[in-house]
Amino acid sequence: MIYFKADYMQKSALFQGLEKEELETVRSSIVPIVKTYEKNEIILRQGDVVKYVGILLDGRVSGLKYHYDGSVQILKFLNPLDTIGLESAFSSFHTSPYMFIADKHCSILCIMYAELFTSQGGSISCKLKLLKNVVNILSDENIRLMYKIDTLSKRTLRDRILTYLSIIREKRGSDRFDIGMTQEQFALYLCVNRSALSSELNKMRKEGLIDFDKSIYTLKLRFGLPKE
Amino acid sequence: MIYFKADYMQKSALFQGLEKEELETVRSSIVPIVKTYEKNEIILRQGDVVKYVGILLDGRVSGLKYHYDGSVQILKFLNPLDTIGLESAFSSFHTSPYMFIADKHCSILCIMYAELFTSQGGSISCKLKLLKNVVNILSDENIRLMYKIDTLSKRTLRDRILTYLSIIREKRGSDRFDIGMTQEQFALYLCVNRSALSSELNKMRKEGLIDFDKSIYTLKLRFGLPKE
DNA sequence: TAATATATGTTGTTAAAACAACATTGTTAG
DNA sequence: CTAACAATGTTGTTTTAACAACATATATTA
Repeated sequence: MIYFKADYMQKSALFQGLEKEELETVRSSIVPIVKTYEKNEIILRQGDVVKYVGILLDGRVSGLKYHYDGSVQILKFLNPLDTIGLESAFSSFHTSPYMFIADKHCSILCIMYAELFTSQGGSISCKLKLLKNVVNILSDENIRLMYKIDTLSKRTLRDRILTYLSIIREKRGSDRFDIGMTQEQFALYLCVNRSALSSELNKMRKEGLIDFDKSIYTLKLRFGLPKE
Repeated sequence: MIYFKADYMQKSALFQGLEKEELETVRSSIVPIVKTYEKNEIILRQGDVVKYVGILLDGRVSGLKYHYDGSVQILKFLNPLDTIGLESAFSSFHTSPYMFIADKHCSILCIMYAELFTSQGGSISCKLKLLKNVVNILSDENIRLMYKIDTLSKRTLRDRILTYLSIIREKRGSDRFDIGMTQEQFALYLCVNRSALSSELNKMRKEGLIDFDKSIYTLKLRFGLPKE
């Protein structure tokens, strides 16, 4: 309860744009629960029925996908104020398409999503705002997924790397940025072999295309990707 | 105008659930335009600002993506009553992430999406219904994109093929289904070389894993994908 | 139905990444 | 500070798909 502070919640994509009074009404018609997770603890499993929308208050969460053959794919990272499981809550299956794992100690505010919209309480204009926020979150998610598809559609390792880094550069508006992943995680995200990634990155560094240190990368290419 | 028939429109994902009177109200507060396109005509270009939401009345549309190097990716096919450009209309950029091309002669009902929600007219409950429909459409789009990512995340051609076919089988609930693509289009979708796809498909047929004729495929594997 | 275009199949060669195995560096906790 | 672990770098071998070039089959239409 203590975590449901209006001024903080207003910063989350789910509640942004709501007036303090509206947030109060929402708060009074739901029963928010704060759950905490230790590092590496599983928050949601693939296929789990999702009845709660989560808002990450603190920590970091990875969204992973496990395949039949044991391979793993990294889909996204969540940071404070991001929502968890929204896309599942509104999908026709109501089940989680990926597994969520706590990267470090996390606290998550959980809201039964049914309460959000079926609750008589809140004004209808408040519901409208909430729904529009959901639409925006889903649109953003869509864009993120399309970026990933753009990356994976590239055949060569180098193209995948450059495509991914270009997208991040565009997002951040800077040639130097933190991708927030170790090489190992980066390899999972790109769906490539870890050691192959390492050697390609070093090759590209030698050629002066990029530079990197830990998870901080510098993209030196100026005008799009190289023509073949 | 003639195309805006309530009983037909109610079948579209955007308008489903609306009562006839509600649809009437919507219709009266918007100016729907029907545009027609010849085969191979461009409907939207990448980066175009999207002000209209389209509903495909007749024909078939491909959603493609062109890359800097000239390569093309197939993202989706649209069939009658599918919406066009909805995901762009609600994204923060309001621009189309892909190019839409008419696969054959098409007619499309275009609605300025601003009119849909800013129009004073319609009851607010009608707006709520519309927004919920948008949420559902975006959720479905999300799932489609995740399927594609699942497919592309596979390293080998065979795994990509099997992943894709398994997803379609699940969707259709049958081992035999029409994927609605030529091998050439299938290769674009899978982001692989056309002739490599052809030879892998034939290899798999010889091994009894699948069968296919034109765009109709039979998946003979029963229990998931083969363990390595 | 012949002629053309489009789609699919086949082969050999080349390029690229996976993979395994190990070396090196960096980080963390007792 | 050092042992243990985690992350990154490096090499050689094997697997796989791209690619080019051509053959065959299937549609389309004049």
